[in-house]
Amino acid sequence: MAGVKNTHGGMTRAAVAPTTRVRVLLPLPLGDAYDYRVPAGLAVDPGSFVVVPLGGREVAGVVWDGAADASLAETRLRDIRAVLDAPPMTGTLRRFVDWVAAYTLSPPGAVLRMAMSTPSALESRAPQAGWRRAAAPPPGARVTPPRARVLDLLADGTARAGGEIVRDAGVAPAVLRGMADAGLVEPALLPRRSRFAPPDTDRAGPALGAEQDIAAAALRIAAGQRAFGVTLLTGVTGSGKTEVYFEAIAACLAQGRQALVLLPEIALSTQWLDRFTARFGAAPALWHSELTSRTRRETWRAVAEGEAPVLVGARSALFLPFPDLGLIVVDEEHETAFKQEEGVVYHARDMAVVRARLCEAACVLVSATPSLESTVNAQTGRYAALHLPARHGGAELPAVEAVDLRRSPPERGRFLSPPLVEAVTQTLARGEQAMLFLNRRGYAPMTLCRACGHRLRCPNCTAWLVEHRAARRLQCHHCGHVEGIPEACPECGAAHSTVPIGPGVERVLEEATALWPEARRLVMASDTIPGPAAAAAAAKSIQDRAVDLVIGTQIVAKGWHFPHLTLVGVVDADLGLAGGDLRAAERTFQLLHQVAGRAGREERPGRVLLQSFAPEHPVMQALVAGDLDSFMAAEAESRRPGHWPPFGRLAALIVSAEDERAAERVARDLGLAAPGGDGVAVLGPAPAPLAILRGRHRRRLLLKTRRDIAVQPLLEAWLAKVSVPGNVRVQVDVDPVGFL
DNA sequence: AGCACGCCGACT
DNA sequence: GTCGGCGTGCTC
Repeated sequence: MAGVKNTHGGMTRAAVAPTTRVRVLLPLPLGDAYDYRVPAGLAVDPGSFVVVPLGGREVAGVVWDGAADASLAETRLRDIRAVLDAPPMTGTLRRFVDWVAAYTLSPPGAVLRMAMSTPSALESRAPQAGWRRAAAPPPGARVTPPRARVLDLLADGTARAGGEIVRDAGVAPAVLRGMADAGLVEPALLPRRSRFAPPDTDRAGPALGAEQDIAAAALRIAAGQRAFGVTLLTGVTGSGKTEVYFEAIAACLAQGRQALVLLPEIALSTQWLDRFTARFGAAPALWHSELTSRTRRETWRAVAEGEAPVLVGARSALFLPFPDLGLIVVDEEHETAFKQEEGVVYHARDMAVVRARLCEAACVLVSATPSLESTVNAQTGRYAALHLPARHGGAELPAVEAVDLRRSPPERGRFLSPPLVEAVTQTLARGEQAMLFLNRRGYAPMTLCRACGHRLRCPNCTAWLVEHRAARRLQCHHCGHVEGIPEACPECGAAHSTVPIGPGVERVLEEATALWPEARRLVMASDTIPGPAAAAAAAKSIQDRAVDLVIGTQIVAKGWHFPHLTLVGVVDADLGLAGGDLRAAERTFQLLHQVAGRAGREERPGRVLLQSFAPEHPVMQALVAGDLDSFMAAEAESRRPGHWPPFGRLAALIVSAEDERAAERVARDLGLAAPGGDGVAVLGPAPAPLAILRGRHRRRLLLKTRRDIAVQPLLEAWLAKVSVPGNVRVQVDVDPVGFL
């Protein structure tokens, strides 16, 4: 083609085809995809994983959809270096990345980073070499007895690793070598064995009751029809929700599609895994932050190649490269652990619904205490609803009573009231197990100087330092700051003047030790149960009745099955209700209901005592009456008139800076530029509840709109009006759940 | 996210 | 005189 003569004389340029340029999205917060030239001889499609130069380094990215930017000068383009040998990212995952980016107002590259969390998984896997029986063995090759054993082993024609052959046939390595030289065996690549055994869907699961059967049949249909739909599955603790949605998984697998189960705290879910294995005869693939890099790489790759039929994971599993996802289950869908608060701020439950829609999959949201959002969606018919009314196996729901701390106060300096002490004593005397729940780690949440009234504060946050007496130190639960317990007040210098104010689980343990010295006690808190192994060991010791009294923070609430536990005492039922949080009542109800559900799971009835200074509060009343429906209805009615979620939309802006004045200035500018109009309101700026966090001063603004108004365009226009200096950060949180 | 460039303190 | 702190800014 080069050197074609032109009638106008001279040489023209070669008749080049217009440069192939493509967009490549990189897993970096760059704002948008960059354009690259596709060199001759390289074939790429949208979804291809490629290596491209960026500045002075090479980065792996994904060929993205959409037209390249024609206005960008040709000279600025650089060549794609290589195409990686990994299954291309599917169109649905690419659309999901774009969708999440647009919804959360994050750069698409920041979202892509979550979908490329394991870069090493993109490297091509060098297939392992091994040996197989030669297709055409030379006639006359000697077959000695050891050689015969090797040939026997390879009789089925598949290749095996050399080491394995030597071991299983019981021959010396030299035998195999000799057979290779003689042409009896030939080198071959090993078939890749999947790490994940296929679940056996035909295996009989535990017998379900009539109601479970009906719900299971409905879910089997939903998960077996290759169409998007959301089902909210509700039912009290112990009503068999897990076994029911296992049937949805079976139906999904029968279609040859993959299933994803999201759990709020995968590290603490050993009991869940046992149930799964009991139903399907195989363990699912796991995904959480504590995987080793090798397991991570293998799991990511297995998912991408469709070799992991079922994966259970934390919220980040939502961004795994399933080629054909047919079902997403979000268990404990009301849990706030599904909300990611850092980096890309998203709610895994809501994004699960989106991903399911994009891949035409079924989505099942599961909870004993569903969020108001999901409840309303079920009532309006956006979601199908399935309810399991009874405890499976005939166990009764626990009887819940409130203890009015104004009428029955604990002794001075104590935290357990006489009725609760009496109930624990009786329970232990019957040889049954009791649990004391207090959602507060450490010994005391605050330390005060008796001499001058000084309170020990975190130097980096607006928070008290929490005494951890066992560890002999003071800790900030927000930034990790740790210091020793001072001998003298740091303010007035008075010696031995500090006193602990209020209880934490350690202090409840101290009281319990004095009250029930004979009882075998176990404290369960995130600092005493550091990982899955410790959680499994704790659960086992409770199940095996090696423990009489469990004292724990919210980790005891999480889905455990403790068959011999009959009494739950909630030390401070009012704890979550303080503060102006929109969802304080809902969350307190959910947590306490879940804790209460630990009691009386088998033949003996359970009893729950709630210590409260406000037993008349609707949350306590609803727990005592066991009336979730009216409580949720009342919650809904309290939010509807003000257009609070789920009847309106919220977005929060958190302005933070080390320099308080800089944060204040940006917050004020944002307040002045606030959008307005019909159905749009901006609250703030105000100091965030944690006004200083990790040494940064924080201001908060809240955008509230009617439900039919999209907040993203408003936010974009708003943020564009205000210039933000480099030392100030403005974090956008669409649909905030916490109010920190 | 990296990695550059760029402007002010304590050292061979 | 340099080595080096990490503050802005760019990467197709």
